[in-house]
Amino acid sequence: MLARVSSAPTFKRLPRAIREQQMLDAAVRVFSRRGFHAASMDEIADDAGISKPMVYAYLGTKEELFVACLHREAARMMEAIAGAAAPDLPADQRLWRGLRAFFGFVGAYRDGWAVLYRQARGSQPFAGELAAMRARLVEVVAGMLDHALRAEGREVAETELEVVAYALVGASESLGDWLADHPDADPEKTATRMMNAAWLGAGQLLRGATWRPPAA
Amino acid sequence: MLARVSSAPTFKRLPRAIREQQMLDAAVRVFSRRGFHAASMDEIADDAGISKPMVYAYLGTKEELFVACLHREAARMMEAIAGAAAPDLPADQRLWRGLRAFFGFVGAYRDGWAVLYRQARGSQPFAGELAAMRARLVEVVAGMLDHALRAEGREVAETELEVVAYALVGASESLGDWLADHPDADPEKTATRMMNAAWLGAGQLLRGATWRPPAA
DNA sequence: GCGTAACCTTACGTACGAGTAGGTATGCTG
DNA sequence: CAGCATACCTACTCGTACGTAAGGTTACGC
Repeated sequence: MLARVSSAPTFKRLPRAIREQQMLDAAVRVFSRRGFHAASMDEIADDAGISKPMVYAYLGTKEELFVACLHREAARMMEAIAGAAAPDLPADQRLWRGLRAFFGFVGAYRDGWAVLYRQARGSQPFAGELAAMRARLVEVVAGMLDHALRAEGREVAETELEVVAYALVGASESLGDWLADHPDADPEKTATRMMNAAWLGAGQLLRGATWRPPAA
Repeated sequence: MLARVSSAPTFKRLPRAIREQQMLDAAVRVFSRRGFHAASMDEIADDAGISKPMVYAYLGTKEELFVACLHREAARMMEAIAGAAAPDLPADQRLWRGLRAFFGFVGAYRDGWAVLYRQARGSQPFAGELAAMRARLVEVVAGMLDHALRAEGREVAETELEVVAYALVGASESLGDWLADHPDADPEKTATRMMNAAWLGAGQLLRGATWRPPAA
């Protein structure tokens, strides 16, 4: 029986590499609009125009599939940022280009990035992956700041540097979330605003200005 | 039969109001260590030292229970912050006290706050609740900044103010996450660092200093 | 001292979704 | 054009956990 009755164009067979990408695309879409748990493998398969066992054959279990999504998106993002912020530029330019690339990425892959990212924070199995990725980012930013300060002849304790870098990355992530939630907002403008706050604030801070808590 | 054999103290019957609080306590614990979906109503009931139908009778379905948790924690947090940042203090004091209260709260209710908060971002049903709560916070912070600037005779467009406020709130949330992940970190110190970045950076920014993107 | 209401229980129905078994078609290599 | 590996399918098993039915027990008013 096996209804091959459909008048629809009997879908072509595709090589594994391509189908895998299609599946990942579908998985990102579904994970992002449903959340990890509410997403069903059936829906993902359906969305990819394929049947469920294929997904299992190529990408493995649901968790493995999610991790694969995470890795692909993370790699894309890191590539975009690293590619934009060439190390031979002056520091403010590097930070600016990096931020612009970051927000550009978030703007382009709105549902992709934002929700994957949001999802990954909650559930134990993926928190580690995310933490590693964030650590790499923090390191890069801290390197930028350090470079800039050395050029001015200043030096700052590593811990302090890292906290500031962490704050910058955190603020950017938050504005990334904000951007993903406001489809009509402009990534470029958002990047400019972030750059303002970052450069002015962190700049002052690392240059030695401090605010001290009152005695009370 | 109905094994009332346990040598444990036959648990006293308690009035509804108290049991509800115990259930909420348990729910927060379990949600925070398992995540919304992986948490089972059975485990929550067990953790509360009560049986499942009681939970349904008092707090309703799983989603309703989670929302109840969210509301209680949010209310506690807003109260802590608002109570600390009395409106008759000078602006920097208000911001400082607010931040200190915020990080103090996060530090005290580590698993409570952080994971509830992280959970709520992912799943559709709760995103709205969280957005509303954050909006209130942003409004408060924007009010503080506005107040401070008016005192100096300056005035800033409302949109701009809101974005800065959003960035501050976002950065604080991120550092809150960080704090929740580092059990040996000091809330007070974290608050000081945040205050430094916020006051110096935002202060400059709102006072008219700007960084402009290069032509290229 | 007794009923009524609120508290609390064990034990189930049921649905949904992860993962699999086993079989069919199609392109490539000789 | 044989045959083999790879792409692909339908249809199932089975565990898990939400939500509920129906009944037992303690406190409190009269």
